Amino acid sequence: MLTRSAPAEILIRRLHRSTGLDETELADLRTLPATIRELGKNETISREGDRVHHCVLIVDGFLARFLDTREGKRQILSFYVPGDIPDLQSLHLPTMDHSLGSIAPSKIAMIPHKALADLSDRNPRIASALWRETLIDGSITRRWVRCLGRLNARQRVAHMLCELYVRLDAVGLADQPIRLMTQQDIGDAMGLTVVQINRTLRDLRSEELITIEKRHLTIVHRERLQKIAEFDPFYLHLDPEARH
Amino acid sequence: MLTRSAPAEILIRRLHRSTGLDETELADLRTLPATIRELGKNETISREGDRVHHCVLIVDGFLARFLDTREGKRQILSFYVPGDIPDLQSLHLPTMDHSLGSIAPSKIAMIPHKALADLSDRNPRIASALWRETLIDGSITRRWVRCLGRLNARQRVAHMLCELYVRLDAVGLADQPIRLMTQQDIGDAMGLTVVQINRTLRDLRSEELITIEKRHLTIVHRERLQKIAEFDPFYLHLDPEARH
DNA sequence: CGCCAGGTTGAAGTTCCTCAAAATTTGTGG
DNA sequence: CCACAAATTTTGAGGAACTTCAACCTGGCG
Repeated sequence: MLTRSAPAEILIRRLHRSTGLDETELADLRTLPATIRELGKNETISREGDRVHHCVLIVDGFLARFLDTREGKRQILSFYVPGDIPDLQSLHLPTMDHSLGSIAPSKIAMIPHKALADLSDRNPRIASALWRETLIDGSITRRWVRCLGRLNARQRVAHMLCELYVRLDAVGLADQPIRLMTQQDIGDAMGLTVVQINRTLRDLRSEELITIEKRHLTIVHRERLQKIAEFDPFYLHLDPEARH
Repeated sequence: MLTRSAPAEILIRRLHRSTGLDETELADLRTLPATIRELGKNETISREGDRVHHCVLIVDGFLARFLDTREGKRQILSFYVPGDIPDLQSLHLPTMDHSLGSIAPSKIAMIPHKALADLSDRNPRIASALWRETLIDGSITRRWVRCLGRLNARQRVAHMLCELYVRLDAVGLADQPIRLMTQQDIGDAMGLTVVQINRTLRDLRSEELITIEKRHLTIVHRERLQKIAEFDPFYLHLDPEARH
C-alpha cells in the first residue's frame, strides 16, 4: 500500500499541481498497492517488445525511455524525474514499443496495471488526471522532435537544460544545483556525440550561462539560456489554467 | 450528423481495425455531429496557443502538425492520413502546444469536443479506442525522435516512406502509387533541407528501391527499403493483438 | 502560352562526427 | 583514508554529412 508513504505523497502532490484537484479528491491514490524497487545506474526496467503488467512511479533518481539502432547507437526519447510515471501508456498498450531504464541510481514504485485501472474506473477525476499526464508527455516528445530537427547543438543542449530545470523545479528539486546525467546520456538524448556535448557545455560555461561543479548544474542566466534555446515552458502544461 | 456519411464510416472502419471492436459497438459514432470543411494546400487549422473546441477527423488529403523556430524554420511533427484524428489530445488539453494544417488539398470533419466527450462518457469502449489512438500517436512521435536523432538522411527518408506506406495501406490507400507531399514538406519533417531530400530521393530512385512518377511514389523493394530504414511496423500498433 | 510552385544540380562552406589520447573524477576494496 | 581500476570528461586533428547559396529546369494550370 502507498498509505502515507513517500510514493503516494509524491504522486498526490504532483497531480495536485498539474490538475488543480485537491488532496481529498486524490486521496484514493493512497489505496494503490506498490512494490518499491531500488535501481543502480543503467538498469533496464522493460525492453521494446516486453509485455508489462505494472506502471513505474519514480520516487527518486532519473529514468529514461530509449530506442536503439542496429549499430548499437542509443536514442533517449525522454528523461523522467521524481513524480513522473514514464510508462503510463502501458496501461492501454501493454506491449512496450521502446525501452525504459535508469540513468542514475533510482528508487521506483511498481504499481500493478489492474490496481491503476480499477482506481481509474472508480474515480474519473484520477483517470482524467492520468490521461492528462500522458498527453503532456506527448507534448514534450513533440518539442524534442523540433529540438532534434531544427536546432543546433548549442540550442539543443540549452533547451534540454531549461526543460530539466523547469521540470525539477515543479517538484521542488531545483533549489540546489542539479545533479546531471552523464554527457553520454545528454548526447544520446539530443542526437549528438559526447564530444559535441562536452564542447557545447564548455562554451555555455565559458559564457557564464551555466556552471557545473562536481557534475552539479547551476543555471546562472536563465533568461539568456531560454532565449538561446527558444524555450517557452508552456508546452509542459504545468499550469492547468494557463492560456498562453 | 455523421449518419452513414463518409466520415463516420471512415472512423468506424479505422477503429474497428485498430481495436477489434465490431461495427455494433462502434455504431454510436454515427451520432456525432460534424461540420465538413474543404481545405486547400497549406491552410492552417489551428495555431500554437489557440484554444480549440473541435477535433478534426481527416476524410481526405494530408494534414501535419508542426512547430516553427524563431528564424522561420518549420518542423513537422507528424503526418496524418484519412481516418486519423490529429488533435485528439485537445479534448483534454484544449490549448494547442503546436500548430495543425493541411499539406495537400484536404477534406476534414470538425467534431465538437462536447459531443466527443459525451460519447466517451456514455460509451467506455469508444473512449478506450480513442485513448488508444492517442497513445499510438505518441509511439509514432517517439520513433521520429529516434529517426531524427540517430539516422542519416538516407535512412530517415526511407523510414518516412515506409511509415507512410504502411499507414496508408492500413486504410486501403496504398494500392495505387502514393501522391507525395512536396520535398520541402518531407524536409521539414525529417529535419533536412529540400536539397538533401532531393538528392536522397534521387539516390533511392537510382538504386531502384522506389520510383516517383508525376509525384506519385511506388515502393519497388519494400523489404530492402525497410532494412535500410531499420523499419519495423510494430510501433504503429496496427494489430491489436500483436505481441511483437 | 506563359507563369510559378516545385524539382534538380553544382560549388563552397559549416557543423558535427570520428578517432585517438590524455586528464580527471568516481567508486571500491583494503 | 588511501590506492587503484573504471568511468567519465576533455582536448586535438582530420574528415564526412549536410547546409547554403544560386542558378536553372519542368510540368501543371489558369
